[in-house]
This record gives sequence, C-alpha cells and structure tokens, in this order.
Amino acid sequence: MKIATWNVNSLKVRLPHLLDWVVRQTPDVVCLQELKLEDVNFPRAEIETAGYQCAISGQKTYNGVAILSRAPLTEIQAAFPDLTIRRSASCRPTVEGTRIVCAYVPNGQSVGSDKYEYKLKWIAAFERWLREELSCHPRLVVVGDYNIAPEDRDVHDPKAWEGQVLCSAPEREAFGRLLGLGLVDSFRLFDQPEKSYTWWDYRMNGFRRNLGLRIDHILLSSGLAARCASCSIDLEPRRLERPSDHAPVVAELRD
DNA sequence: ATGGCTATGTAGCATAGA
Repeated sequence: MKIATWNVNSLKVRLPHLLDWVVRQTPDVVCLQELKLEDVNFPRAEIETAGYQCAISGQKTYNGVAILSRAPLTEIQAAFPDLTIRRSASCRPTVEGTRIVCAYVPNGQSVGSDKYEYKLKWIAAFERWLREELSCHPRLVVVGDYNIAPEDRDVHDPKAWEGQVLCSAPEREAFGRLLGLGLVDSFRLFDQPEKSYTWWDYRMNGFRRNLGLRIDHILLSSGLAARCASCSIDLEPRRLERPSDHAPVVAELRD
C-alpha cells in the first residue's frame, strides 16, 4: 500500500496538480490538508473519476481535510469527538484492516499566543484520542501536517528557529509523546538526503534556496513500521507554477 | 527590517498560514 500526505493549501487551486500527481505516483491512499472549502464544494466527481473514494471533513475558508482511497472506505469518522474545531478526519479499515488518520494540527502562530496554547491543548487531546485508537487498531497510520519540526536537522536554520513556533521545546516534546505511544516517524526509518523539508515559505525564494522545514509526517504503529519499504518527499509538485507551499510525503507498506 | 507571498472573503483590505 502506498500512502501519501499533502497539505494542498486550497484544493480548488491545487486540483489540477493533485489529479496529475496521482496519475504519476498512483498512491492507494492520499490524505489532504488545508482544503479551504466546504464539503458541498468538494470536487468529488473529478476525484472519483481519478479512481478514489473520498472521506471529507471540509470547512469554509480555513483548514479542512480529506482522505482519498482506491479501496472502499468504511466507518468514516468526520472529526475527533473531543476536538472542537473540525481539522481532522479518520476512517477504518481501508485496506486489510489498516486504519488511517489524517490530521491537520493547528499552526500555533507564535510561542505564547492563544493559538499556541490551543495548539498544545489540541495535541494533548489528539494524544489521548490516539492512545485509545491504538489499543483497538494496532495497524494505525497517522499522517498529516503536524506543524512541528521534530529535530534541528528538520530545520534549514536551527539557530534562527530556536524556540520559535514549529520548533519550540513544548511542541517537540508533544510530538515526542505521540511517538511515545508507539508510533514511528517513517521518514527516519531510512537514510535520507540532508536538508530534507516538506514546507518552504512562498516569500524570499524559500524553495529555490531550500529554506524549509520538515513538518509533514507519516507516523506508523510499530507493526506497520516493520512493513515500511520506503518513505520520501516528492519535490516535483513544489516546482510547478502556483504550487502549494507544502510538498507531499509518500510511504510504501509491504503487503 | 514584524517586511518578504499566497489564498480566502469580499470589494479595499483583513486574516491566516508557517
């Protein structure tokens, strides 16, 4: 099974990129974040024509996530019960009992802000929810935009970002607690190029200069991690005209 | 240098993203 996560920063704008990309990559599951549209405006027909079923949790203007799957989606859950804002979707089981969780973690704006506090609370609630989820779904995939660069090597300029939002110690500790549940960062299961990132600021030629952060992740429960054959960041969509500021991440699981 | 882009909602800018 090939599974991908991509913050598309407006599905309306990025739909042509997405449709081209799934033809090239042929993922079995695609988790999208920042749809920036309501469910009624979701381009279901185009995506179904491309061969995918859709589980959608949209929202006007901001946020919004979706899971696309070639295999039938069952028991779709639109949002986490104890998280007030609908930023997340999940579904089960997509392929042979594997449960997929697609998350868009709040950005946090700046350390010390209300949004930052909300982000930490949100992740704590997410952790509690995942603990339950893992206990009944040992084959769990938790992907999305975590808005956290876990280590200094995930940051183009660790000095400049030290203590800043996305890199602060409380955020990294919260991410570490997710791993502490028994989840594995699939990207770090393999040798990777240095300076591998998934997000680059639109400003100041951030992508061309590779001034990026690795904040989009594919986490796997330990049983699935043993079956992971690869994990990589696809830079091609970021090179296109009018790209998302995020690149997709793709992992392959052996059957 | 609190700037620098991009997208949305809405009609000249405000808000958010990361």
